[in-house]
Amino acid sequence: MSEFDLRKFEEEAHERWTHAFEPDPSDTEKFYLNVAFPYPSGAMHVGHGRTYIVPDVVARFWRMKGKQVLFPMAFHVTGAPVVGISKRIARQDEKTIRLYRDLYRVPQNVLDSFTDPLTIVRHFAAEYQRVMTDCGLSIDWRRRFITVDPTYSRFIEWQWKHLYEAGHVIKGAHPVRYCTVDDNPVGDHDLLEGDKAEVIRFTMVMFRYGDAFIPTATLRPETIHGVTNLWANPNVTYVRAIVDGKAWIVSKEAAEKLALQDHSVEIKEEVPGKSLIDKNVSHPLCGEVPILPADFVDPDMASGLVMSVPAHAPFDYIALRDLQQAGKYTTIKPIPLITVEGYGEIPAQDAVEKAGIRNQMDSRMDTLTQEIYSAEFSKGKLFAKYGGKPVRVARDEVAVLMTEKYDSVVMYEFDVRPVVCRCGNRVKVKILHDQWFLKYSDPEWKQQVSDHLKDMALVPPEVRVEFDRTVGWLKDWACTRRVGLGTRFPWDKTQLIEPLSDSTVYMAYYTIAHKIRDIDPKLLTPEVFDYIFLGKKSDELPEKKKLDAMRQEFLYWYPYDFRFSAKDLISNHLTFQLFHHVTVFERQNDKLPKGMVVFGMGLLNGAKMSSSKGNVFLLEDAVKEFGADTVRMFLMGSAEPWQDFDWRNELVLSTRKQIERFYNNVMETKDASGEPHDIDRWLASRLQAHIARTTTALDNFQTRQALQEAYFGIESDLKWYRRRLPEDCDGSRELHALCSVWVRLLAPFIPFTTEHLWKELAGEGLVSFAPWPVANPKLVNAKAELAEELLARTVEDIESILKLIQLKPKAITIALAPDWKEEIFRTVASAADKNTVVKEIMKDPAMRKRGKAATDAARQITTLIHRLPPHVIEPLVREPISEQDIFETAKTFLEQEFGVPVHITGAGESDLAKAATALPFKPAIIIE
RNA sequence: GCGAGGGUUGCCAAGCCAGGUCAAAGGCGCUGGAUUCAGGGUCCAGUCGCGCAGGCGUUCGAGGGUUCAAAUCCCUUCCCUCGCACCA
Repeated sequence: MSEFDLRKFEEEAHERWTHAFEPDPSDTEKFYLNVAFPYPSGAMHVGHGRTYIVPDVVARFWRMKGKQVLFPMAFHVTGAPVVGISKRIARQDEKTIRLYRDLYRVPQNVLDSFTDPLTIVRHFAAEYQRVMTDCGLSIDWRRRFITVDPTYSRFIEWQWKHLYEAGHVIKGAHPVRYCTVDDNPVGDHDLLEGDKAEVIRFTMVMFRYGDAFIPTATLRPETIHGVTNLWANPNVTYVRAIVDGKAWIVSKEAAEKLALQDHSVEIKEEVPGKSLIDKNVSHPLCGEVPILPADFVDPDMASGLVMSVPAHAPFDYIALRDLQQAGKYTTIKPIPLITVEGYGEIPAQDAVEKAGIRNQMDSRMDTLTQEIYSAEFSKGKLFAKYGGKPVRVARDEVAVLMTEKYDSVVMYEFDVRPVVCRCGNRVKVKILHDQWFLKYSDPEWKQQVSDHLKDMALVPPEVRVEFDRTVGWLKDWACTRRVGLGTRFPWDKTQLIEPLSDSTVYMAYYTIAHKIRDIDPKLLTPEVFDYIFLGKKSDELPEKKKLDAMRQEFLYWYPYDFRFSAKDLISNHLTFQLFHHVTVFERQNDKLPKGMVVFGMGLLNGAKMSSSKGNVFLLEDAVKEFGADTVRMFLMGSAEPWQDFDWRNELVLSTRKQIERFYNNVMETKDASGEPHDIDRWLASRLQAHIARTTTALDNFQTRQALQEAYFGIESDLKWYRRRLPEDCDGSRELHALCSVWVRLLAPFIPFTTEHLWKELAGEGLVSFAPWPVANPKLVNAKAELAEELLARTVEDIESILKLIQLKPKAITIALAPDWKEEIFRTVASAADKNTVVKEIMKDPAMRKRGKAATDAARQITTLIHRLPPHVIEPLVREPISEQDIFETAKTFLEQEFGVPVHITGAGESDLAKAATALPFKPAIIIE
C-alpha cells in the first residue's frame, strides 16, 4: 500500500494536470468565474491564498458537475505604488530593502533591478503564477496578461471611447488635498495627520472695510441678518492683498490658500490685527457692524476673520458675553432671525444657559454648536421679515444672492485641522484643473446600475444593501493620474487612466486574451473591439478569421457567472465595474455580470495580516511546510468565504492529520470484501444525505459547511459503522462505492490527495473531471436510520448510567414501552396544539381507566417529543417501527459492547419497577 | 459622525433568518486511559456545577419584554471590527 506522501501526490498531479484546465468553447454548458486580479508588488501570503483558492474550489466543483469551466488570471500592474517602491529601493531605503530582501526573500541581483518599477511587477507576477500553480489552482494560464501590455491598452482605449461617447467622461475643476512641497494631491495613505479630513465648501461673506473687503467664511450665509460684529484676532498679523484685482484683508495663511483656489493673489502689506479692532465694516444685508477682538480666531482657518451671530452661534454668544461681563461693548445685543422649535427666542443664549456653560473653553461647546446647527437646519424658519422660509431653503438662496450681487465667492477648507503630509508640510486645498472625471453622480447612470443590480446574485445576501448604498453615494471619480504605470488617457496624453478605472471590464478581455496576442497592437482599432464584443460589423477589419474566433469565444463565455472579491472593494471596484458594464454593453443585458461573491479578511494568529507590519505567513512557505492540500482544506474549512478567518499553525497541523486519516480510511476500506449487512443500508442511506448537503453547500459557496458534511459527516458515520460490524468482519464490498463518492466529494478541496486516491480506486481519468456524486433517493432508508438512531441513543443512555452508578453490571434489561404509550406518542406528536393534547387524550375512556399513569405518561411523552429532533418524530408518526425487532437484531452488538447478557422485554411483562418509565423511543434500562 | 458586520461554554467557532433536536456541532487546548507505549504518533473517554440511574440547576456581552417554551423574536444599553474616495 502506498504511503501518505503529500509531496509525491503533488508531483504526480501536476504532471497529469498539464494543459488540463484550458477550456475552449464547446457544446457543453459553460461556467465562467473570475477573481479580482492581484497587484503583484510583493510575495503572496496565506490571506491571498484563500482569495484564489475559494474560486478554485468552486471551479473544480462545477467542472465535476459537467460544466465547461473558465477560471482565468491576470495581473494588475497599473498605478503608483511600485513607482514609489522602486524609488525607495533606488535610494536604499532601509525599511523597504528589509521587506523585499528578508521577508519576500528577493535575491540580491534581482533586488538590484527593482529600481525599475516594471521589473518589480514582472518579478512578482511570475512568483504569483508559480505559487498559485503550487496551490493547485486550475487556472487557464494561456489567458494571462498584464495591464500595461500594449494590446491591453488598446482594449482600454476602446472601453473608454464608449464611456466618453456615453457622456460619462467629463473634464472639470476639483478641490483636492494638496501638498505644495510634493506638488501633488495627497491621498489618505500619504497623510501624517488628519486622515479623516474632509473638504468643506464655505461661502465668503464680503464685508466692506474702507476701500477693501474683509471676507469671512461661513456655512450659514442666511445668518447674515443676525450679524452683530466681526471677530479679529489682535495677536495676528493680517495682510492686505490684491485678490482678483480687489483689495482684501485676510490672514497670511488665507492669502496662500486663496492662491491655490483659482484666485490671483498679490500681498501688498501687513495689517496688524490690533489695528482692525473697533473699526467698522458693512454689508448690504446687515448694515454697519464693528470688529471686536477675539483670541479664539484662528488665522489658519479660512480667511482668518469671523462674522459673529451671537443669537444663533454659541461660540459667538459666549465670546460676546465674556466681553460684556468685562464691561465692554454692552450696547451690542444678539439679533435673532430664526425660530426653531424647542428653543427660546435666542437659541444660542438659551442653549448655553440651559447647559450652564461658563466660558469658551467648555468641552461641550462643540456638541452644543452642532445641536443648534442641526435643529435650525432641519426645523428652523427665518423670521417673516427675512422671508419666512425654512433654513434649508434660505441657506442656499442667500448664498446664491450673495454670490450674484454681493461679491461672495467660495472657499474650500478642511473640517479638521491640522492636516499634515508625510513630508511634514501642511496640506492645503487646491483646485485642480484639467482633471477628468467619471461622472458616477449621473442619476441616469446610477439608475441603470441599480436596475441591473436587482437581477444579480450577491453572496452573501447581506452585502446587497452595501452595493445599493454605494451606487447612491458615489460621486464623480477623478479618473486620471499624473504618475504611475498605465494606459495613456486618450484626451490628454500627459495623463494616465487611473488604476481602478482600467480594471472594470477586463473579464471580457480574458475570453480573448490568448488569441488577440497574435495580432499587431497597431491593428487593434476600436472597430476591431466593437466587432469582437458588440458584433458591430465594419469594412476592412484586419485578420477577420482570428476576429471571428474571438467573437465566438466572447459569445460563448460572456457574461461571467460569478466574480469573487474582497469585501472592501464593494465601495469602489465592484460597483465601478457595474457602471462600466452597463455602458460598454449597453442594450445587451445578456452580457452583464450575473453574480458576485464577497470575501472576508484574513487574520494571522488573531491579528490582522499586513505585509508592512511583517505579520504575514507566506503562502509558499505554508505550502512547503504543510502541503498544498492542507493549506487548501484549512482555508476552506476554517470559515465561510465571506467570514474572516484566522491562520494558526497548530490548527493547520491538525488539518493535515485529518487528510492523512481520510487517506488511510480510504486505503483501508476500498478493498473490503465482506457480505453487506443491515448497517450497510444505513451507511448508504446516510451517504445520500451527505452528498445532497455537500452539493447544496457548494452551490451556495459555503466551503466550510461543505467540508463539514463531506469530511466529518462521513468520517463519523464510518466510525459508527465499524463499531456496528460483527467481530469477524472488516466491512462489506459496498464500501468501495462509498470511497468513490467520498473521494469525489473532497476532490475540489484536496485535489492532490484525491487525484492519487482516484487512481488507487481505479477511477477513470482525472478526478478533476470525474462526475460529481448525485444523491440516489432509492438508497435513502428512513427505517434503517431510525433504527440506528434509537440504538445509538439507547447505547448512550446505558453508558451514562454505567458511568454514574460505577458498578460492574451483570446483565442489562431493555424494557420497551407498551402499545398504549405508543398511541399517546402518535397522538401528541401529530397534535397541532401540544398544550391541550393531554386533555384530549384523557377523554378516551380506555386512557381514563389507566388514571394517573396515563396523565404522567402523556406529560413525559410531550416533553420527550419536544426534545426529539423533527427528523425523528416525523417518520416515526408516519410509519411506526418495531422497537422489539430492532433490539433483538442488535442484541449481539449490545452484548459485545457491554460484555454482559442483554435481555429485551416489553415493559408490561416486566415486574421491575423501572420498567414503568419506558417511553416510546426511550426504553427503560435496568442494569443489574 | 455615517454605513455595514459582530459579541456563544478555556480558546477558535457552529447554531440565530424558519423559538422546543441546545448544556449547545466541530476543532484546538487540557485531563485520564489504551496501544510490546519514547514525555512523540495513533485511538478511546472526559472537559459549567451537582447527582451511585439516563436527571436536576445555572449559562450564550448587559438589562428588560413577548411566549407554555428564547442563544434564537422585540426594545434599551455597552463593547469590538471593517468601509467612507482620488488608494490597490
